[in-house]
Amino acid sequence: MSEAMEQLGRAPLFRNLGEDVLAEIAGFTHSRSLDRGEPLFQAGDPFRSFFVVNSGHIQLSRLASTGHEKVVEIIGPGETFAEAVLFMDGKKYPVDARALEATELLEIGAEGFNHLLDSRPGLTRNLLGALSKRLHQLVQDVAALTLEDATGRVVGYLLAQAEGAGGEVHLPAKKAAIASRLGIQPETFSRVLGRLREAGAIEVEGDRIRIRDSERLQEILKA
Amino acid sequence: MSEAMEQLGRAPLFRNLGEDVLAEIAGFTHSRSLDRGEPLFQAGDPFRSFFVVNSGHIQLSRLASTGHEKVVEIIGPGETFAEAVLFMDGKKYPVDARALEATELLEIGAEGFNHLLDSRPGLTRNLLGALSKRLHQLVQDVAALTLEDATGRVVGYLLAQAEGAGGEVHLPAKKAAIASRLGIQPETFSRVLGRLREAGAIEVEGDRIRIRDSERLQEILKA
DNA sequence: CGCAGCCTTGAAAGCTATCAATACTAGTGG
DNA sequence: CCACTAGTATTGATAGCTTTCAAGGCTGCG
Repeated sequence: MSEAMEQLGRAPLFRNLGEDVLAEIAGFTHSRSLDRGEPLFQAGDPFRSFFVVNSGHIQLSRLASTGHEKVVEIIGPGETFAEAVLFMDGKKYPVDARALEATELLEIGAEGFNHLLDSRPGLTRNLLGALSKRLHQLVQDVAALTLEDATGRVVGYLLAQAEGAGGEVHLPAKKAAIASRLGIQPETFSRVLGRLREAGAIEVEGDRIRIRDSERLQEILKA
Repeated sequence: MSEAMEQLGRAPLFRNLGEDVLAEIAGFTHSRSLDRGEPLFQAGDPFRSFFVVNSGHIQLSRLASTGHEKVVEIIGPGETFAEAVLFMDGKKYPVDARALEATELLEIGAEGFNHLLDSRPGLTRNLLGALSKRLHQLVQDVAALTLEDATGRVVGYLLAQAEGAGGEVHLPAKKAAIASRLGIQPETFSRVLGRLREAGAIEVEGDRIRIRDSERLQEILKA
Protein backbone atom coordinates (compact mmCIF):
# COMPACT_ATOMS: atom_id res chain seq x y z
CA MET A 1 0.00 0.00 0.00
CA SER A 2 1.46 3.32 -1.07
CA GLU A 3 2.05 6.15 1.34
CA ALA A 4 -0.67 8.23 -0.28
CA MET A 5 -3.16 5.41 0.18
CA GLU A 6 -2.33 5.13 3.86
CA GLN A 7 -2.75 8.84 4.34
CA LEU A 8 -6.05 8.81 2.53
CA GLY A 9 -7.26 5.93 4.63
CA ARG A 10 -6.77 7.92 7.80
CA ALA A 11 -9.39 10.48 6.78
CA PRO A 12 -12.95 9.63 7.84
CA LEU A 13 -14.05 10.58 4.36
CA PHE A 14 -12.28 7.54 2.94
CA ARG A 15 -12.93 5.16 5.78
CA ASN A 16 -14.35 1.73 4.99
CA LEU A 17 -13.40 1.80 1.35
CA GLY A 18 -11.77 -1.07 -0.49
CA GLU A 19 -8.09 -0.87 -1.31
CA ASP A 20 -8.96 -0.79 -4.99
CA VAL A 21 -10.89 2.44 -4.54
CA LEU A 22 -8.13 4.01 -2.47
CA ALA A 23 -5.63 3.06 -5.14
CA GLU A 24 -7.75 4.72 -7.79
CA ILE A 25 -8.04 7.88 -5.77
CA ALA A 26 -4.33 7.86 -5.08
CA GLY A 27 -3.90 7.85 -8.84
CA PHE A 28 -4.92 11.48 -9.19
CA THR A 29 -3.53 12.66 -5.88
CA HIS A 30 -0.27 14.34 -5.11
CA SER A 31 1.21 15.66 -1.91
CA ARG A 32 1.98 19.27 -1.14
CA SER A 33 3.87 21.12 1.55
CA LEU A 34 3.10 24.58 2.81
CA ASP A 35 5.15 26.86 5.01
CA ARG A 36 3.72 28.74 7.91
CA GLY A 37 1.44 31.45 6.59
CA GLU A 38 1.60 30.29 3.00
CA PRO A 39 -1.68 30.64 1.09
CA LEU A 40 -3.20 27.58 -0.58
CA PHE A 41 -5.99 29.23 -2.51
CA GLN A 42 -8.08 32.37 -2.44
CA ALA A 43 -11.80 32.90 -2.59
CA GLY A 44 -12.75 33.08 -6.24
CA ASP A 45 -9.95 30.87 -7.52
CA PRO A 46 -11.21 28.21 -9.93
CA PHE A 47 -11.87 24.92 -8.20
CA ARG A 48 -9.72 22.05 -9.40
CA SER A 49 -9.10 19.92 -6.34
CA PHE A 50 -9.86 19.38 -2.70
CA PHE A 51 -7.56 18.41 0.16
CA VAL A 52 -6.72 16.14 3.06
CA VAL A 53 -4.60 17.52 5.87
CA ASN A 54 -1.82 15.16 6.80
CA SER A 55 -0.06 17.23 9.43
CA GLY A 56 -0.32 20.83 10.51
CA HIS A 57 -3.34 23.12 10.29
CA ILE A 58 -5.17 24.98 7.57
CA GLN A 59 -7.29 28.02 8.23
CA LEU A 60 -10.36 28.78 6.14
CA SER A 61 -11.47 32.39 6.27
CA ARG A 62 -13.58 35.00 4.56
CA LEU A 63 -12.63 38.59 3.94
CA ALA A 64 -15.22 41.27 4.53
CA SER A 65 -15.53 44.43 2.50
CA THR A 66 -14.24 46.33 5.51
CA GLY A 67 -11.00 44.37 5.43
CA HIS A 68 -11.91 42.39 8.50
CA GLU A 69 -11.30 38.69 8.35
CA LYS A 70 -13.46 35.95 9.82
CA VAL A 71 -12.07 32.49 10.43
CA VAL A 72 -14.70 30.02 9.32
CA GLU A 73 -12.90 26.85 10.25
CA ILE A 74 -9.57 25.43 11.34
CA ILE A 75 -8.75 22.10 9.73
CA GLY A 76 -6.46 19.60 11.43
CA PRO A 77 -4.81 16.27 10.56
CA GLY A 78 -7.12 13.63 9.10
CA GLU A 79 -9.70 16.17 8.05
CA THR A 80 -10.73 17.09 4.54
CA PHE A 81 -11.86 20.42 3.17
CA ALA A 82 -13.29 22.01 0.04
CA GLU A 83 -14.90 18.73 -1.00
CA ALA A 84 -18.30 20.41 -0.97
CA VAL A 85 -17.24 22.72 -3.77
CA LEU A 86 -17.32 19.69 -6.07
CA PHE A 87 -21.07 19.93 -6.24
CA MET A 88 -21.64 23.62 -6.37
CA ASP A 89 -22.69 25.56 -9.40
CA GLY A 90 -19.94 28.11 -9.75
CA LYS A 91 -16.82 26.01 -9.53
CA LYS A 92 -14.93 28.47 -7.37
CA TYR A 93 -13.54 28.30 -3.87
CA PRO A 94 -15.81 30.33 -1.58
CA VAL A 95 -13.16 31.03 1.10
CA ASP A 96 -9.47 31.72 1.53
CA ALA A 97 -7.22 28.91 2.74
CA ARG A 98 -3.76 29.21 4.20
CA ALA A 99 -1.45 27.26 6.43
CA LEU A 100 -1.19 28.26 10.07
CA GLU A 101 2.09 26.40 10.40
CA ALA A 102 4.22 24.07 8.29
CA THR A 103 1.61 21.74 6.83
CA GLU A 104 1.59 18.58 4.72
CA LEU A 105 -1.45 17.75 2.66
CA LEU A 106 -2.77 15.65 -0.18
CA GLU A 107 -4.33 17.34 -3.16
CA ILE A 108 -7.05 15.30 -4.83
CA GLY A 109 -7.93 16.22 -8.39
CA ALA A 110 -11.60 17.04 -8.77
CA GLU A 111 -12.05 15.66 -12.26
CA GLY A 112 -10.77 12.19 -11.60
CA PHE A 113 -12.57 11.97 -8.30
CA ASN A 114 -15.80 13.06 -9.88
CA HIS A 115 -15.64 10.24 -12.39
CA LEU A 116 -15.22 7.71 -9.63
CA LEU A 117 -18.32 8.80 -7.78
CA ASP A 118 -21.01 7.30 -9.91
CA SER A 119 -19.51 3.84 -9.80
CA ARG A 120 -18.74 3.73 -6.09
CA PRO A 121 -21.78 3.94 -3.84
CA GLY A 122 -19.65 3.63 -0.71
CA LEU A 123 -17.77 6.74 -1.65
CA THR A 124 -20.87 8.84 -2.14
CA ARG A 125 -22.19 7.54 1.18
CA ASN A 126 -19.08 8.75 2.93
CA LEU A 127 -19.34 12.08 1.19
CA LEU A 128 -22.96 12.53 2.15
CA GLY A 129 -22.08 11.68 5.71
CA ALA A 130 -19.22 14.15 5.80
CA LEU A 131 -21.29 16.96 4.36
CA SER A 132 -24.14 16.28 6.76
CA LYS A 133 -21.82 16.38 9.70
CA ARG A 134 -20.33 19.69 8.61
CA LEU A 135 -23.83 21.02 8.02
CA HIS A 136 -24.85 20.11 11.52
CA GLN A 137 -21.74 21.70 12.91
CA LEU A 138 -22.50 24.94 11.11
CA VAL A 139 -26.05 25.00 12.40
CA GLN A 140 -24.59 24.66 15.87
CA ASP A 141 -22.25 27.55 15.17
CA VAL A 142 -25.04 29.77 13.92
CA ALA A 143 -27.09 28.97 16.98
CA ALA A 144 -24.16 29.66 19.30
CA LEU A 145 -23.42 32.98 17.63
CA THR A 146 -26.92 34.24 18.30
CA LEU A 147 -27.93 32.44 21.48
CA GLU A 148 -24.71 32.57 23.42
CA ASP A 149 -22.69 35.58 24.51
CA ALA A 150 -18.89 35.69 24.33
CA THR A 151 -18.41 33.76 27.54
CA GLY A 152 -20.88 31.11 26.50
CA ARG A 153 -19.19 30.61 23.15
CA VAL A 154 -15.75 30.30 24.69
CA VAL A 155 -16.98 27.81 27.26
CA GLY A 156 -18.78 25.83 24.60
CA TYR A 157 -15.66 25.73 22.50
CA LEU A 158 -13.48 24.60 25.39
CA LEU A 159 -15.87 21.84 26.38
CA ALA A 160 -16.15 20.65 22.80
CA GLN A 161 -12.37 20.58 22.36
CA ALA A 162 -11.81 18.90 25.71
CA GLU A 163 -14.19 16.12 24.72
CA GLY A 164 -12.15 12.96 24.65
CA ALA A 165 -8.94 14.86 25.31
CA GLY A 166 -8.88 14.25 29.04
CA GLY A 167 -9.77 17.72 30.15
CA GLU A 168 -6.84 19.34 28.42
CA VAL A 169 -7.25 21.57 25.41
CA HIS A 170 -4.42 22.36 23.01
CA LEU A 171 -5.38 25.42 21.01
CA PRO A 172 -4.77 24.57 17.35
CA ALA A 173 -3.89 28.13 16.36
CA LYS A 174 -3.01 31.56 17.58
CA LYS A 175 -5.50 32.94 20.04
CA ALA A 176 -6.48 35.66 17.63
CA ALA A 177 -7.53 33.00 15.10
CA ILE A 178 -9.53 31.09 17.69
CA ALA A 179 -11.20 34.31 18.73
CA SER A 180 -12.19 35.02 15.14
CA ARG A 181 -13.51 31.49 14.80
CA LEU A 182 -15.69 32.19 17.86
CA GLY A 183 -16.86 35.51 16.49
CA ILE A 184 -15.17 37.72 19.09
CA GLN A 185 -12.14 40.00 19.24
CA PRO A 186 -8.79 38.78 20.61
CA GLU A 187 -9.08 41.19 23.52
CA THR A 188 -12.44 39.78 24.51
CA PHE A 189 -11.12 36.24 24.25
CA SER A 190 -8.27 37.13 26.56
CA ARG A 191 -10.60 38.74 29.07
CA VAL A 192 -12.99 35.81 29.10
CA LEU A 193 -10.16 33.36 29.69
CA GLY A 194 -8.92 35.60 32.46
CA ARG A 195 -12.29 35.60 34.15
CA LEU A 196 -12.65 31.83 33.86
CA ARG A 197 -9.20 31.43 35.35
CA GLU A 198 -9.98 33.70 38.27
CA ALA A 199 -13.15 31.76 38.87
CA GLY A 200 -10.99 28.65 39.23
CA ALA A 201 -12.65 26.90 36.31
CA ILE A 202 -9.59 26.59 34.10
CA GLU A 203 -5.82 26.97 34.02
CA VAL A 204 -4.09 28.67 31.16
CA GLU A 205 -0.50 28.07 30.07
CA GLY A 206 0.22 29.54 26.69
CA ASP A 207 -1.75 27.54 24.17
CA ARG A 208 -2.63 24.84 26.68
CA ILE A 209 -5.76 25.09 28.76
CA ARG A 210 -6.61 22.66 31.52
CA ILE A 211 -10.22 22.28 32.57
CA ARG A 212 -10.16 22.37 36.33
CA ASP A 213 -13.86 22.51 37.14
CA SER A 214 -15.98 21.12 34.34
CA GLU A 215 -19.20 21.46 36.31
CA ARG A 216 -18.70 25.13 36.90
CA LEU A 217 -18.19 25.60 33.17
CA GLN A 218 -21.44 23.80 32.44
CA GLU A 219 -23.19 26.09 34.91
CA ILE A 220 -21.76 29.18 33.27
CA LEU A 221 -22.97 27.86 29.95
CA LYS A 222 -26.50 27.56 31.28
CA ALA A 223 -26.52 30.89 33.07
CA MET B 1 -48.29 11.02 -13.38
CA SER B 2 -49.67 11.09 -9.84
CA GLU B 3 -50.10 14.27 -7.90
CA ALA B 4 -47.35 13.29 -5.48
CA MET B 5 -44.96 12.77 -8.38
CA GLU B 6 -45.70 16.21 -9.77
CA GLN B 7 -45.15 17.80 -6.40
CA LEU B 8 -41.89 15.94 -5.95
CA GLY B 9 -40.73 17.01 -9.39
CA ARG B 10 -41.07 20.66 -8.48
CA ALA B 11 -38.38 20.40 -5.81
CA PRO B 12 -34.84 21.03 -7.04
CA LEU B 13 -33.78 17.97 -5.07
CA PHE B 14 -35.69 15.72 -7.47
CA ARG B 15 -35.05 17.66 -10.64
CA ASN B 16 -33.78 15.79 -13.70
CA LEU B 17 -34.83 12.38 -12.47
CA GLY B 18 -36.61 9.82 -14.58
CA GLU B 19 -40.30 9.22 -14.02
CA ASP B 20 -39.51 5.75 -12.82
CA VAL B 21 -37.44 7.11 -9.95
CA LEU B 22 -40.10 9.64 -9.03
CA ALA B 23 -42.70 6.90 -9.02
CA GLU B 24 -40.60 4.82 -6.68
CA ILE B 25 -40.13 7.72 -4.32
CA ALA B 26 -43.82 8.49 -4.44
CA GLY B 27 -44.31 4.93 -3.27
CA PHE B 28 -43.19 5.69 0.26
CA THR B 29 -44.46 9.25 0.37
CA HIS B 30 -47.64 10.60 1.84
CA SER B 31 -48.99 14.11 2.14
CA ARG B 32 -49.60 15.99 5.34
CA SER B 33 -51.37 19.18 6.31
CA LEU B 34 -50.44 21.44 9.17
CA ASP B 35 -52.36 24.31 10.72
CA ARG B 36 -50.77 27.60 11.57
CA GLY B 37 -48.44 27.11 14.50
CA GLU B 38 -48.72 23.34 14.50
CA PRO B 39 -45.49 21.52 15.34
CA LEU B 40 -44.13 18.93 12.92
CA PHE B 41 -41.31 17.52 15.02
CA GLN B 42 -39.12 18.50 17.90
CA ALA B 43 -35.38 18.38 18.36
CA GLY B 44 -34.51 14.94 19.65
CA ASP B 45 -37.42 13.12 18.02
CA PRO B 46 -36.31 9.98 16.22
CA PHE B 47 -35.74 10.58 12.54
CA ARG B 48 -38.01 8.61 10.22
CA SER B 49 -38.67 10.88 7.26
CA PHE B 50 -37.82 14.14 5.61
CA PHE B 51 -40.08 16.63 3.85
CA VAL B 52 -40.92 18.73 0.81
CA VAL B 53 -42.93 21.90 1.30
CA ASN B 54 -45.77 22.12 -1.14
CA SER B 55 -47.39 25.32 0.05
CA GLY B 56 -46.97 27.46 3.13
CA HIS B 57 -43.88 27.87 5.27
CA ILE B 58 -42.05 25.80 7.85
CA GLN B 59 -39.81 27.29 10.49
CA LEU B 60 -36.77 25.45 11.78
CA SER B 61 -35.54 26.66 15.12
CA ARG B 62 -33.37 25.79 18.08
CA LEU B 63 -34.19 26.37 21.69
CA ALA B 64 -31.48 27.70 23.97
CA SER B 65 -31.09 26.73 27.59
CA THR B 66 -32.27 30.22 28.51
CA GLY B 67 -35.58 29.62 26.77
CA HIS B 68 -34.69 31.89 23.90
CA GLU B 69 -35.42 30.61 20.45
CA LYS B 70 -33.33 31.08 17.35
CA VAL B 71 -34.84 30.61 13.90
CA VAL B 72 -32.32 28.71 11.84
CA GLU B 73 -34.20 28.66 8.57
CA ILE B 74 -37.54 29.38 6.98
CA ILE B 75 -38.52 26.83 4.33
CA GLY B 76 -40.87 27.76 1.49
CA PRO B 77 -42.66 25.95 -1.36
CA GLY B 78 -40.48 23.66 -3.47
CA GLU B 79 -37.83 23.37 -0.80
CA THR B 80 -36.84 20.28 1.14
CA PHE B 81 -35.62 19.99 4.70
CA ALA B 82 -34.22 17.44 7.15
CA GLU B 83 -32.77 15.39 4.31
CA ALA B 84 -29.30 15.82 5.80
CA VAL B 85 -30.34 13.92 8.89
CA LEU B 86 -30.45 10.79 6.74
CA PHE B 87 -26.69 10.57 6.92
CA MET B 88 -25.99 11.58 10.45
CA ASP B 89 -24.93 9.28 13.20
CA GLY B 90 -27.59 9.74 15.84
CA LYS B 91 -30.77 9.48 13.82
CA LYS B 92 -32.52 12.35 15.54
CA TYR B 93 -33.84 15.68 14.33
CA PRO B 94 -31.45 18.39 15.49
CA VAL B 95 -33.99 21.24 15.41
CA ASP B 96 -37.66 22.01 16.02
CA ALA B 97 -39.97 22.35 13.04
CA ARG B 98 -43.37 23.95 12.96
CA ALA B 99 -45.72 25.55 10.47
CA LEU B 100 -45.83 29.34 10.31
CA GLU B 101 -49.19 29.16 8.52
CA ALA B 102 -51.44 26.51 7.01
CA THR B 103 -48.95 24.32 5.20
CA GLU B 104 -49.08 21.34 2.85
CA LEU B 105 -46.14 19.02 2.61
CA LEU B 106 -44.98 15.62 1.48
CA GLU B 107 -43.41 13.26 3.96
CA ILE B 108 -40.81 10.96 2.47
CA GLY B 109 -39.99 7.83 4.42
CA ALA B 110 -36.31 7.59 5.22
CA GLU B 111 -35.98 3.83 4.98
CA GLY B 112 -37.39 3.41 1.53
CA PHE B 113 -35.52 6.41 0.24
CA ASN B 114 -32.29 5.16 1.68
CA HIS B 115 -32.60 1.90 -0.22
CA LEU B 116 -33.05 3.75 -3.47
CA LEU B 117 -29.88 5.73 -3.10
CA ASP B 118 -27.26 3.15 -3.94
CA SER B 119 -28.90 2.23 -7.21
CA ARG B 120 -29.61 5.75 -8.46
CA PRO B 121 -26.49 7.84 -9.03
CA GLY B 122 -28.56 10.79 -10.24
CA LEU B 123 -30.35 10.93 -6.95
CA THR B 124 -27.19 11.01 -4.90
CA ARG B 125 -25.85 13.70 -7.21
CA ASN B 126 -28.85 15.84 -6.51
CA LEU B 127 -28.52 15.22 -2.80
CA LEU B 128 -24.86 16.15 -2.79
CA GLY B 129 -25.68 19.30 -4.69
CA ALA B 130 -28.45 20.25 -2.29
CA LEU B 131 -26.31 19.69 0.78
CA SER B 132 -23.43 21.64 -0.70
CA LYS B 133 -25.67 24.54 -1.45
CA ARG B 134 -27.06 24.60 2.06
CA LEU B 135 -23.55 24.33 3.42
CA HIS B 136 -22.47 27.32 1.44
CA GLN B 137 -25.49 29.26 2.59
CA LEU B 138 -24.68 28.52 6.20
CA VAL B 139 -21.09 29.65 5.76
CA GLN B 140 -22.48 32.90 4.38
CA ASP B 141 -24.73 33.22 7.42
CA VAL B 142 -21.91 32.62 9.84
CA ALA B 143 -19.80 35.21 8.06
CA ALA B 144 -22.65 37.72 8.07
CA LEU B 145 -23.31 37.20 11.76
CA THR B 146 -19.74 38.10 12.64
CA LEU B 147 -18.73 40.52 9.92
CA GLU B 148 -21.90 42.54 9.49
CA ASP B 149 -23.78 44.60 12.05
CA ALA B 150 -27.57 44.57 12.34
CA THR B 151 -28.07 47.02 9.49
CA GLY B 152 -25.73 45.11 7.23
CA ARG B 153 -27.51 41.83 7.88
CA VAL B 154 -30.93 43.31 7.21
CA VAL B 155 -29.75 44.93 3.98
CA GLY B 156 -28.09 41.71 2.90
CA TYR B 157 -31.27 39.80 3.57
CA LEU B 158 -33.43 42.27 1.66
CA LEU B 159 -31.13 42.26 -1.34
CA ALA B 160 -30.99 38.47 -1.36
CA GLN B 161 -34.77 38.17 -1.17
CA ALA B 162 -35.35 40.83 -3.79
CA GLU B 163 -33.09 38.93 -6.19
CA GLY B 164 -35.27 37.96 -9.12
CA ALA B 165 -38.38 39.29 -7.41
CA GLY B 166 -38.37 42.64 -9.16
CA GLY B 167 -37.32 44.77 -6.24
CA GLU B 168 -40.21 43.73 -4.05
CA VAL B 169 -39.80 41.55 -1.00
CA HIS B 170 -42.63 39.65 0.59
CA LEU B 171 -41.59 38.68 4.10
CA PRO B 172 -42.30 34.96 4.47
CA ALA B 173 -43.06 35.16 8.18
CA LYS B 174 -43.77 37.44 11.07
CA LYS B 175 -41.18 40.12 11.52
CA ALA B 176 -40.14 38.66 14.82
CA ALA B 177 -39.25 35.38 13.08
CA ILE B 178 -37.27 37.17 10.38
CA ALA B 179 -35.45 39.10 13.06
CA SER B 180 -34.52 35.88 14.82
CA ARG B 181 -33.34 34.40 11.53
CA LEU B 182 -31.07 37.45 11.18
CA GLY B 183 -29.81 37.15 14.70
CA ILE B 184 -31.33 40.36 16.05
CA GLN B 185 -34.25 41.35 18.28
CA PRO B 186 -37.60 42.37 16.81
CA GLU B 187 -37.13 45.89 18.13
CA THR B 188 -33.82 46.25 16.39
CA PHE B 189 -35.29 44.94 13.15
CA SER B 190 -38.04 47.50 13.37
CA ARG B 191 -35.60 50.31 14.01
CA VAL B 192 -33.34 49.34 11.15
CA LEU B 193 -36.26 49.22 8.73
CA GLY B 194 -37.32 52.60 10.02
CA ARG B 195 -33.92 54.09 9.35
CA LEU B 196 -33.73 52.61 5.86
CA ARG B 197 -37.17 54.02 5.14
CA GLU B 198 -36.21 57.48 6.35
CA ALA B 199 -33.11 57.31 4.20
CA GLY B 200 -35.40 56.74 1.22
CA ALA B 201 -33.88 53.38 0.43
CA ILE B 202 -37.01 51.29 0.94
CA GLU B 203 -40.78 51.47 1.44
CA VAL B 204 -42.50 49.35 4.02
CA GLU B 205 -46.13 48.28 3.91
CA GLY B 206 -46.84 45.56 6.42
CA ASP B 207 -45.04 42.48 5.24
CA ARG B 208 -44.22 43.97 1.86
CA ILE B 209 -41.02 45.90 1.33
CA ARG B 210 -40.20 47.71 -1.88
CA ILE B 211 -36.60 48.46 -2.70
CA ARG B 212 -36.56 52.05 -3.80
CA ASP B 213 -32.87 52.74 -4.03
CA SER B 214 -30.88 49.58 -4.53
CA GLU B 215 -27.60 51.43 -4.95
CA ARG B 216 -27.93 53.17 -1.66
CA LEU B 217 -28.50 49.80 -0.01
CA GLN B 218 -25.34 48.42 -1.59
CA GLU B 219 -23.45 51.41 -0.25
CA ILE B 220 -24.80 50.90 3.23
CA LEU B 221 -23.70 47.28 3.00
CA LYS B 222 -20.16 48.30 2.17
CA ALA B 223 -19.95 51.07 4.74
C1' DC C 1 -66.78 48.10 20.34
C1' DG C 2 -63.22 45.75 22.51
C1' DC C 3 -59.76 42.50 22.88
C1' DA C 4 -55.47 40.12 21.53
C1' DG C 5 -51.47 39.95 18.93
C1' DC C 6 -48.05 42.35 16.54
C1' DC C 7 -45.38 46.15 15.57
C1' DT C 8 -43.30 50.45 16.76
C1' DT C 9 -41.06 53.80 19.69
C1' DG C 10 -38.59 55.46 23.85
C1' DA C 11 -35.10 55.34 27.62
C1' DA C 12 -31.61 53.01 30.13
C1' DA C 13 -28.35 49.25 30.89
C1' DG C 14 -25.03 45.94 29.31
C1' DC C 15 -21.87 43.82 26.47
C1' DT C 16 -18.41 43.99 23.11
C1' DA C 17 -15.46 46.60 20.01
C1' DT C 18 -12.13 49.85 19.63
C1' DC C 19 -8.13 52.46 20.74
C1' DA C 20 -3.98 52.61 23.29
C1' DA C 21 -0.34 51.16 26.14
C1' DT C 22 2.14 47.66 28.44
C1' DA C 23 3.94 42.82 29.10
C1' DC C 24 5.49 38.82 27.27
C1' DT C 25 7.62 35.31 24.15
C1' DA C 26 10.49 33.34 20.83
C1' DG C 27 13.71 33.80 17.60
C1' DT C 28 18.00 36.56 15.96
C1' DG C 29 22.34 38.27 16.05
C1' DG C 30 26.08 40.26 18.50
C1' DC D 1 25.13 34.46 27.18
C1' DC D 2 22.86 38.52 26.67
C1' DA D 3 20.46 42.15 24.17
C1' DC D 4 17.23 43.13 20.75
C1' DT D 5 13.28 42.85 17.90
C1' DA D 6 8.94 41.50 16.00
C1' DG D 7 4.98 39.29 16.79
C1' DT D 8 1.59 38.04 20.24
C1' DA D 9 -0.99 38.40 24.41
C1' DT D 10 -2.80 41.02 28.23
C1' DT D 11 -4.82 44.94 30.49
C1' DG D 12 -7.17 49.48 30.83
C1' DA D 13 -10.45 53.17 29.42
C1' DT D 14 -13.93 54.71 26.41
C1' DA D 15 -17.42 54.67 22.86
C1' DG D 16 -21.01 52.44 20.30
C1' DC D 17 -24.31 49.24 19.22
C1' DT D 18 -27.78 46.15 20.66
C1' DT D 19 -30.60 44.35 24.19
C1' DT D 20 -33.82 44.87 27.59
C1' DC D 21 -37.72 46.77 29.83
C1' DA D 22 -41.75 49.56 29.23
C1' DA D 23 -45.41 51.86 27.06
C1' DG D 24 -48.20 53.24 23.24
C1' DG D 25 -50.25 52.41 18.62
C1' DC D 26 -52.13 49.64 15.09
C1' DT D 27 -54.95 45.92 12.95
C1' DG D 28 -58.09 42.26 12.42
C1' DC D 29 -61.52 39.61 14.28
C1' DG D 30 -65.19 38.08 17.43
